[in-house]
Amino acid sequence: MSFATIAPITLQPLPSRTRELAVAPLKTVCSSCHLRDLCLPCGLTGDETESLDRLKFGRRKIAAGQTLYRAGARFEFVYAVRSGTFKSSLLLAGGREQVSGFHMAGELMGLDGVANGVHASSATALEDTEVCAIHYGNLSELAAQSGNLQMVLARLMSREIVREHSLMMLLGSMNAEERLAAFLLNLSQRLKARGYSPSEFHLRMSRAEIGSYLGMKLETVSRTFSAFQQQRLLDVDKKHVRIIDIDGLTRAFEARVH
Amino acid sequence: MSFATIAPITLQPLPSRTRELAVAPLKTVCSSCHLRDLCLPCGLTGDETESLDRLKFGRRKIAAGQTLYRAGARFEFVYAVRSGTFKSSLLLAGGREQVSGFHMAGELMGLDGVANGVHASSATALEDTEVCAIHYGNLSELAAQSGNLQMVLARLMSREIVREHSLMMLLGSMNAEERLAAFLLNLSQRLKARGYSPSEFHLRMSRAEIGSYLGMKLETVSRTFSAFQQQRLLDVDKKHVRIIDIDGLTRAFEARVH
DNA sequence: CGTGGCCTTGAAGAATCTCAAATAATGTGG
DNA sequence: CCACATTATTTGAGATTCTTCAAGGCCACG
Repeated sequence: MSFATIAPITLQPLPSRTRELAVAPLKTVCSSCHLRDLCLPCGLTGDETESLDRLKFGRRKIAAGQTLYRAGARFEFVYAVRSGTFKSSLLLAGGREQVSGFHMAGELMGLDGVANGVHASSATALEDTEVCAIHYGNLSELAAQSGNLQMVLARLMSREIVREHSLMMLLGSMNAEERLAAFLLNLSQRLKARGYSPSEFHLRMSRAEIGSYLGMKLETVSRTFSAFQQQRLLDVDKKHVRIIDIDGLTRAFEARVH
Repeated sequence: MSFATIAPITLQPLPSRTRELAVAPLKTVCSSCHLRDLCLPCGLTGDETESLDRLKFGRRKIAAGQTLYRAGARFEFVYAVRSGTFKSSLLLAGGREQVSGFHMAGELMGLDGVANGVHASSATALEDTEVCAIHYGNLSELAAQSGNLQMVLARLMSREIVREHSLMMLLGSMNAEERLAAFLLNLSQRLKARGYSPSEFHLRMSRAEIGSYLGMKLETVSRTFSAFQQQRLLDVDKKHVRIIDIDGLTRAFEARVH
């Protein structure tokens, strides 16, 4: 849904080798991207953003259910989501998976691979998606020349750390209702930042995936949705959610009081 | 305990302004630090490590129970633990705290402040400690000149992300015994890497702090310790732990099978 | 129109939490 | 140096939350 593609795309599984022929209007560049304020260029000056354009990102489409990269694979690219939704997950002993995050347009994936040169998690498309593949080596080379880009990169990584902090807090100290409320409010916020309705949306992930992410069983997720519906906080119908009482939901989330 | 101080130390609450007078043998430099293989210089060449020496770290002692920085305070320094143990924590609504990590010699604290220029968590000394205060602005300036240092920094941040990934996995999918086993094994490993006994050590943190970190109540931590003792996996006496059967403990941790 | 996947709901069971009390360890002030 | 206050830990018993197991409904798809 909402494939705001700017131009026809050719599949480019690896870094683009297309030398710019003529005035190719199809190139993927940051400076004219509609996501530039959410994505990598956020906080850069116009000039610096244009320097990003030199990186010539490869663009890839990933169909629903396909994986973009797997844990253990060599780390070479970070990926910026152009459209659609991804989940990140780790594989646990026993074949089960632990979902560690959901990613939407403008968000960067794969930074956990920098640590060891190997992806620490897998990324799977939850719907048909499109990403920019950014060669990390080239990116950090460019960063070495631009102090500002270096800073932006450092901030993005740090933000990831902070994000996980709050998730830990969630997992470490909240009950089922608080967890689901926090999840929905976070989703709502991010959708709003992208110009979508913050109060009515489609969940791209299954109950089991939400449960894995929030540290609860899928049945508990389902029951908690039903409970919220009975409390008239929201309407749920399968994957369709409409938040009726955002303040009430916020209170449910803040029920961290004694 | 084990304050392996190399030289007398003067308290330096803020970045050192001491110009090197004569051949001051007291300066804190990375190149001759006994922690250099665990800490920031890990992975750098000798030359690069010496370039770190130019940063002239301030050195600070923090007494047990004192905080090094608080969540919300302006972010200016990252800190390398020289000796002793810290906890990082977030303050939750209702005045309770969520412990998000424990840090020992050679580990870097404060990188979560890069995201917003403000510390996202607080750091509190669990015993008398000593740290190097590293001015982040200077550090990243230096990194801009040395591609390798830039890489090391990026790796350190990424490692933090990976660390939190596995903590999420722990919180999201393990029961009390698995959590405590994972915690003890991790501690054991880190102590070993620092030349201490991996099988016998003093816990620097309280049951409540362990519980907060692992997402369980202090009574459950205590009961789980007792359970391990009954299973003859370890001996516990208050804060003193002796691991008897590390394989058994590892199995308890891997009990993630169906 | 049948099949499989996903979701919901119920009921029983298990794990963890809460409350409570006893003990041990630690620090304080006289 | 002792009596007392305070804090940390352990353990028990009952309450609560969440999970497990099971069954049934809905929907998309072939």
